[in-house]
Amino acid sequence: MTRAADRSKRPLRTSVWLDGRPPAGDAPRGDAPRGKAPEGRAPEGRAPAPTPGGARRPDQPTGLDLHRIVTETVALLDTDGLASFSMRKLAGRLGVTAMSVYWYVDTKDDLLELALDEVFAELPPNTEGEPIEASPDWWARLRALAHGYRAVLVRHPWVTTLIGNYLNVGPRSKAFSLAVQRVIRDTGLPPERRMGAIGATFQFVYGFGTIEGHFKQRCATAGMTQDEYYTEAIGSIRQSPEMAGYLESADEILAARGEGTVEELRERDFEVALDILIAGIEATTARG
Amino acid sequence: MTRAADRSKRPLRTSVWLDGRPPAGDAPRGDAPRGKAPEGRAPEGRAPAPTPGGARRPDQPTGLDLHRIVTETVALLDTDGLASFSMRKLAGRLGVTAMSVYWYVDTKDDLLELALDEVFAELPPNTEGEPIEASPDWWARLRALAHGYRAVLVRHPWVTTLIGNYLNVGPRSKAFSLAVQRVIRDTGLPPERRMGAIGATFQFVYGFGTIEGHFKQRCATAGMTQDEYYTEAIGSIRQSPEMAGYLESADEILAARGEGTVEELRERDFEVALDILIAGIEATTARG
DNA sequence: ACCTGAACACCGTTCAAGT
DNA sequence: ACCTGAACACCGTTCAAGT
Repeated sequence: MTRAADRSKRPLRTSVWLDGRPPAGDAPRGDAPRGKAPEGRAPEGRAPAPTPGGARRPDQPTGLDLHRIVTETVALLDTDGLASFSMRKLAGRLGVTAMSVYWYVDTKDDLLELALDEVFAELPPNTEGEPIEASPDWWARLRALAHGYRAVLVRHPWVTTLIGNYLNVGPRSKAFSLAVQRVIRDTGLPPERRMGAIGATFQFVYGFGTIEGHFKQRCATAGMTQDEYYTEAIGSIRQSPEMAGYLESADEILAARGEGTVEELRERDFEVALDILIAGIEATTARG
Repeated sequence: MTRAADRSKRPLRTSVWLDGRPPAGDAPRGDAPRGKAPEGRAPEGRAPAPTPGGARRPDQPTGLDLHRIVTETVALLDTDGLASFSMRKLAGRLGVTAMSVYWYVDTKDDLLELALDEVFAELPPNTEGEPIEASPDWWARLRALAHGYRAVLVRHPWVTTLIGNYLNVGPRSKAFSLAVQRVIRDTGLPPERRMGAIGATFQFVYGFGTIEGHFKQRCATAGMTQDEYYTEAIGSIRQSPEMAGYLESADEILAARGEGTVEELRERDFEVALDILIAGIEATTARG
């Protein structure tokens, strides 16, 4: 019998988080290996209170841990990608049977959702020592949040794929959302336009980070630098007859972007886009 | 022996399109069932010229077709989603064995890439009777392109997932890219800022369409309307103790958006975002 | 409370064989 | 030229059982 409380009576599960799961100790330290919360449905079915106080029991055979599982999941996703991630592979890395993991997690999807939120801890509002709230200029804070978000997406290319599938509402992604809402409020935009502004800015970053992250990963698995891959790809396109006329138009833009590595060019494009967004918010605020 | 020309000598395959595949007759009509091109590598290995002229041979046992395969793939992806799509299921729908499909297609990934480009035919520059080029105002055309792109992403939620994984360069997505480049050129932005502007606009639409499409799909599989699902989800969040303070801040924005269904609200947000982007492009142009 | 092993119902893809 | 069937090496997950 697994811990899978009552999977049958769960017709509409939108997220691990909306089903009574505790925020995993609020910090990803190696605390109590407590598995999942009793689903908060019927307190009568509760077990004898597992390890009161939440202290780590040292006499455990495998030393398995929700936190250890999530951490290893993130590591595996980073190196091998989402497509090749499997419960069996993960279990192998953890030195246990595939089914051991299922004691701590209901499904693979739930585990991925946990990994997703874990990674949001790297974002500006959560990182220590960087009080971006300190800056009085909203545009400086907006830029900081955008750069932080982008960095996460690029570091973990699987994140964008997952965000689309689980509309994430874990504790850490929540913190980020709140920081975003505060910045947008400080722009002076009237409330009815704030949602649109949030979308324009962070959906852009999401899209940008998606392309960038997947490109980076592709280069890595091909064993090439980004510049090598880029020139190789351009070469391929140039040889294919159907693609004539495409580069003809694109070349103009590419040439105008001037000197620099692929990464430098992309950096500039990102800044330009942020300039446009900030200018647009300013213009729309003044107008309203 | 399958048609898989020389899969072993293909270490860096970025795309079906960059490997000599013909544009499938340029239009997805039921033309010659020709499978894949001979990979354009060594013309000596060519078969006796398959059905000269490209006319459809009526004596075929199953009537299988690259076009029929791609069309059915799109249909299946639309109804069941990317996660549950399988070659075996597809074959079943087509009334053939799983392996029959592999005569026309090298891998599942290649097939998905073909489906991806197929769907770009629904976009403005390809659709007939809508000469968006006619409008002299760049912002009107930009809005049209943005709306068209968004519509595709919402109609086919699997598209955003795939675009991230295969940086798509099929003939139809190429047509869309060209239309985008033309609009941005007409904004009067200096060339070195155009790439940033393209990103700001269409990465935003990509992100927006991703969330919207997946949300719609989620509602559909749950058998609820978008409004039902929305209020249900809000209710779940409100009950969870960790989420207090989240809605507190979000409520302000939600309330300010005023009356309307979820879809109407989203529509307004999208327009506001486009307003911001267009205003930003204008401001940046004037400034430069 | 935590972990295992065997089993089920799936995958994508290869290969040899049919017509 | 086109299609099949069996087989291989995988999946996620259930279930009954161990300690």
